Amino acid sequence: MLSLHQLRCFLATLEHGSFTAAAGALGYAQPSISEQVRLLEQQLDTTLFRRVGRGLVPTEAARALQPHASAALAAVAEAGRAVASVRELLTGTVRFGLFRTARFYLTADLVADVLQRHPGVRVELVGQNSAEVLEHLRKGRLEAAVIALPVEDENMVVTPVLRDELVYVSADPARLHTRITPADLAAAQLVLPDASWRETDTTRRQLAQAVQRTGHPLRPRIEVEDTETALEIAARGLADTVTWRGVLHGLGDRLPAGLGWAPLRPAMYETFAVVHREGELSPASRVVVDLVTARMRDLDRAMRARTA
Amino acid sequence: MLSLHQLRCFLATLEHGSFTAAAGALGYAQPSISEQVRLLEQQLDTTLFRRVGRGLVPTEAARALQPHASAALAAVAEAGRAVASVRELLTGTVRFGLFRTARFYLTADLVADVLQRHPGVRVELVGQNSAEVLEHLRKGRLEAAVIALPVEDENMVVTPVLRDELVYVSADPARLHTRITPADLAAAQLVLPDASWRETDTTRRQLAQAVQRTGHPLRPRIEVEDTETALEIAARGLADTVTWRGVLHGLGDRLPAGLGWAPLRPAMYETFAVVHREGELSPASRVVVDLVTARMRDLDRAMRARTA
DNA sequence: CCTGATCTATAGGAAATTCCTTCGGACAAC
DNA sequence: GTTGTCCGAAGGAATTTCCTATAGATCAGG
Repeated sequence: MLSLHQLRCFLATLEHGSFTAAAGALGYAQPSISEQVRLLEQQLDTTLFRRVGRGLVPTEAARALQPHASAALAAVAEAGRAVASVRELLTGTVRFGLFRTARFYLTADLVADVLQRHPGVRVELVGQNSAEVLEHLRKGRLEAAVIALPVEDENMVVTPVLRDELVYVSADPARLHTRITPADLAAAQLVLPDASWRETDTTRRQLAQAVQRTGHPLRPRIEVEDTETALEIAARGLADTVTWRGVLHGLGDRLPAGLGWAPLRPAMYETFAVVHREGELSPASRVVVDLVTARMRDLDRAMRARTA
Repeated sequence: MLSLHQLRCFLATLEHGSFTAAAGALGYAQPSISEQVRLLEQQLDTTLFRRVGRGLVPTEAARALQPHASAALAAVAEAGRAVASVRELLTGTVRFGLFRTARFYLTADLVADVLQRHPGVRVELVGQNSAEVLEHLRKGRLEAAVIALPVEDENMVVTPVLRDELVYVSADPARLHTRITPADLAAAQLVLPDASWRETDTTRRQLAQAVQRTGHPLRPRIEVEDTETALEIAARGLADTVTWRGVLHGLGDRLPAGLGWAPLRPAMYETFAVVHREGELSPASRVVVDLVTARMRDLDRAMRARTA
């Protein structure tokens, strides 16, 4: 089968006009070049050089071959460069998984950071829900992600980065004076997000567990998909909701007016962790993992400081 | 050093999604493919597939590599074709189709030309009749031909090269004084060639059509296969015939003695064209097509000049 | 919770290829 | 002639390729 090496030898011979010169240029012995060209001729079933006297004269076939041989070598060189540029994070796409509400914690800033450090790369941040993202990790469609614990998988490296506290959110200040107990939750009119993921969502399961101990089921009056909608409904006084302190923190002044919050007692926490498969991480993922870890830990410290 | 074989294995793996499937497609054992890809990864200093579970997931680097790998393989394939086409011109066989009477226009000279320019090639000139040759073209048994129009086929490239005029030929000078009308043809005692092809032959159909408008059928008294026989019979005074001026011109002094000719009125023309399938023509065919086109056009000019 | 099917990775060895050194023959310049 | 230079052939060492066999991991289904 035609090989690149044969083409290289051929081109060097064509360029330098003799096997000996080509061998010198490529750093081989003359018979090696001679043999490679002979093999090429044999495989192409043609004569590339007429051996005239002690010199070589390229044939018509050699002239026809030359541009394509060059093109092949150029393509291979280009292939090497393309791969190198991905390796050096000059180009390519970085995919990273996030739980849905992660955008309240870091999304925009994270993207800005990555783009600034690696101007050529594309960024894809995917994920609807921690459970779904974990599934993507298992299937290899994602290399790394930040999701809510627990992660019950031996093959995953789990690095907790932020603990957040669940709080009760209401437009009615009267309901925020006391510390909210599971019994209060059971009695309250609630709007909860993550409608499609209620079976697997860790927060929802934690809540349900706590409420169930009071002897009542967790039956939210309203279910919506995303947290912002739930907060808007709460702001209108139609129902109360629960969310993470970090979400309120992240929303800042974008938090619908009139809402207040109170802690739950006993307190309920969710821990978020950077998760990836065991083994080598690609440089691109490494970069994002490090950035996310640093940012989330900063956030964690900031929120703990505010609590104290 | 990067090798084509590695790129082939890589592309097959990417396409089929597993080493096993790629091995099946390329006809190797699975460990061989696995090893080649591993070598490629080692040489590119990157990971091309994440080994997740029992499957493979291509990395960003693999996506970056793919188009260049394809380009390299394509260039090599193209190199092979380029050399092959040169080789064809040096040692190959040229098959070219001709209508039967083409030999009066160019056959011997054409062969001489081709052989002189391309001493290594074999030449085959085939064809009994334009209709038959066209069928060969359609079936792909011939690459190119020169035949009589019309050619009703969308996929053929048609280049008219010569227009010839049908003339009346007789050994009796008395019958050549006037211009011959279709009524004269209907009344005449005729010998016509192309006996086997009378149903499809374009000349025969043109003649039949013209005569039929006089209200009589075209019923030649004698039918033979080839034009020269028809002319010999005409020379003996047994019947008159019709033929192309180009045939008389091409025969020169080999025209049987005693024959004269007169134009038909209205004149009847036949146009000959170089015809080939759309798309690339092999270099060998290209050579013949160019030669035939040039020669026929020269002849066309010569004959028109003589008329004027 | 097994079991069978399926895939990758590894090991070991046979076969082919690559590449070297050495030498012989052809040719051109002096 | 003689000499220098180049191609080609031969033989052998080193490397690469590619196979079979097998172990290890994973997943689907009973």
